Amino acid sequence: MITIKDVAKRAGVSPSTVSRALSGKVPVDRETRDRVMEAVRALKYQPNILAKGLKEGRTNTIGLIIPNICNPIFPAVARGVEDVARENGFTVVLCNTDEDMDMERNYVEKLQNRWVDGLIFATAREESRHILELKQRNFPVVLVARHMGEAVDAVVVDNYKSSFEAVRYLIETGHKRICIIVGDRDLILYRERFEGYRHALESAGLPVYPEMILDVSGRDDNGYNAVKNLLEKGIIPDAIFAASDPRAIGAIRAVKDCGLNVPDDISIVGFDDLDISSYIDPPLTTVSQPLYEMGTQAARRLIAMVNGSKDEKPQIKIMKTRLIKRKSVKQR
Amino acid sequence: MITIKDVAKRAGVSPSTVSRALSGKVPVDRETRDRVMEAVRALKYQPNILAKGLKEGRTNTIGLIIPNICNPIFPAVARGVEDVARENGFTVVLCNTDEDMDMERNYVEKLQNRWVDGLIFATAREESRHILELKQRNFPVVLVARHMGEAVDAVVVDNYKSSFEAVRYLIETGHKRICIIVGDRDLILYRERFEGYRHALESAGLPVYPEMILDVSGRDDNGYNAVKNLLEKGIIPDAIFAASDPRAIGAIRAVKDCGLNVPDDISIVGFDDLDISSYIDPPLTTVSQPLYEMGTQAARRLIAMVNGSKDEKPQIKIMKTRLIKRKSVKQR
DNA sequence: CTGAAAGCGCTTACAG
DNA sequence: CTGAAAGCGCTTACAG
Repeated sequence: MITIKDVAKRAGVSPSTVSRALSGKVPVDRETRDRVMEAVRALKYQPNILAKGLKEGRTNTIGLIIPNICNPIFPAVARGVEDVARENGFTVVLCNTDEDMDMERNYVEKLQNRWVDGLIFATAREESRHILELKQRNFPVVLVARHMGEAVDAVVVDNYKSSFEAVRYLIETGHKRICIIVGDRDLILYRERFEGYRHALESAGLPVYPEMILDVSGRDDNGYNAVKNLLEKGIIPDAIFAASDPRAIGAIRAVKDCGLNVPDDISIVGFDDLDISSYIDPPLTTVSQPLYEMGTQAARRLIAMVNGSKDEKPQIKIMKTRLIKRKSVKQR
Repeated sequence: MITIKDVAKRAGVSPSTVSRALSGKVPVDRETRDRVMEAVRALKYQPNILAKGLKEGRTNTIGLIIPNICNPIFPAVARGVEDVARENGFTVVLCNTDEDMDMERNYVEKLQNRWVDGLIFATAREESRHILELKQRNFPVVLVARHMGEAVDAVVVDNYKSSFEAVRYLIETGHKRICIIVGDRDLILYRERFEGYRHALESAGLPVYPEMILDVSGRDDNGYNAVKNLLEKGIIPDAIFAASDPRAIGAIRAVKDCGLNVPDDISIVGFDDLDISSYIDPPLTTVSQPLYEMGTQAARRLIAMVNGSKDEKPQIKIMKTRLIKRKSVKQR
């Protein structure tokens, strides 16, 4: 391995001078610098990042903690994070936790020691005390897609409002028996989406049928079975609001497998606007989340924190959603 | 930050002893070790990985270089890599290159210096000279999903055979005018899938219609437009073999948008077997690739190389594919 | 502007 | 079994 000493020898200067010439932050004689640069090129010198990090106390690395990269909302977020990380000379370490708190804590313990300058969590829960602790210790942290109140920086969407509007659209188009497929209501995110649904119905004077609240999470999280069971019991809604696009896609499949038509018999609205959602049949009406931008914003914020402004007060950035009207909803 | 010195002081021993007690590789008096462990717990000591890495010359980190995590085949691969990395005490750095060679080279230069103990590439091309250089320098490298011949370890599927069999199935079910949507034929992978298609037709005495070879790659890579154009020109195949599931999904949409039916008018076979592929309409007949296992195998191999066995000769591991028959193909 | 020295936090021969 | 010392490859006050 080529070290700074090799470069120094070849350029006929001391290692200190090489270091300074490379850093660019300190005046170095122009001719000396040229000699150094020449040696760097000739030797293909690459500074050892570990040594640098050890000395400087930073690594230009951030950690991204997500439940599971196979959940199709996360690739876009991850891509957004990585793009701005790269632009700023950072690299990103990827960690899947499957929502397992112990695994997450292990990761955090491991990464947080000089390994990583800051952490982005897409896994926040109300019981995530370790995130609060990190924050208290002044370790740079930002949340994405989920928030923990005012205590820690986050980039999210307005889940309540988005689903309120989606369900209101269903009501405006004449639907009266509206089913919801919702995710783990231990997550604020899904509670908010549920509340948006409930208040939209209530404010229109429509009933909330308990049997039409389909809680679907974990392994079997795409709503297919839940909807199939509902339909087979003879409970037929005229619309389904799915709290995620995969659940909407599962619901469409279930409706069709029961011999019914989307949207003629049952309208369906999703939440996410994944790439495929416009290609399925019927093209899905859904709430579009700016996932990529959520990733870029979170990374930008985190890098700003790493680069100094640690003690500003936390900001909750609320990104805009949009209801994309396609063909899975019928005017009744 | 708590260092090894703090632990040493509290336990009343030297830093060397703390290091040895923690490593477990060297005999340490039982009572001394207990005192050390006690101090470690009390202080919540976490060794500084940078210092450790600097001294030991390894970081227990691997880099995963992929074209784009938003391409739906890569999340499963990445997940496989990360799962076995974690089991073995490694973390993974994620790099998206968009198939851009310069970006890839930048990443490699940056990571390869002590940053990372080995690299998994899902981006290999024939012109990827930097990968060969890495290999020559004895730097641990393994390829996944694409290979570069016998020179470097790889975990792949038999693309030729898989698509030969898929197309033969189409022929056996009575199809005669079979279109292909293929990807960038600068990639061996797609060339092999194309050859499988061509030889299946030829060996059945069926013509290969040049206008039915749809090359689709880059931005607009889902086949929708290509198929739509073909159909609008009045060229109507009785089957389409798509060299990836996203292309199959785009093709289905295009066929439907032209007022035709899948599979009654046109049968469609894909390649990948993504999660959604069984939920779309019609459920897609497709070649299933074990993406997750390809990730785990690649990581296992790489970690073995990092842990010593660097100079064994390269292995090309060929994973099994399977044609999953669903409803997008009709017996004619 | 430049060099010698100290130090970041570890590990590991070297003695004992 | 244990401690003191050297060293991994950098950066940065401290002198000059």
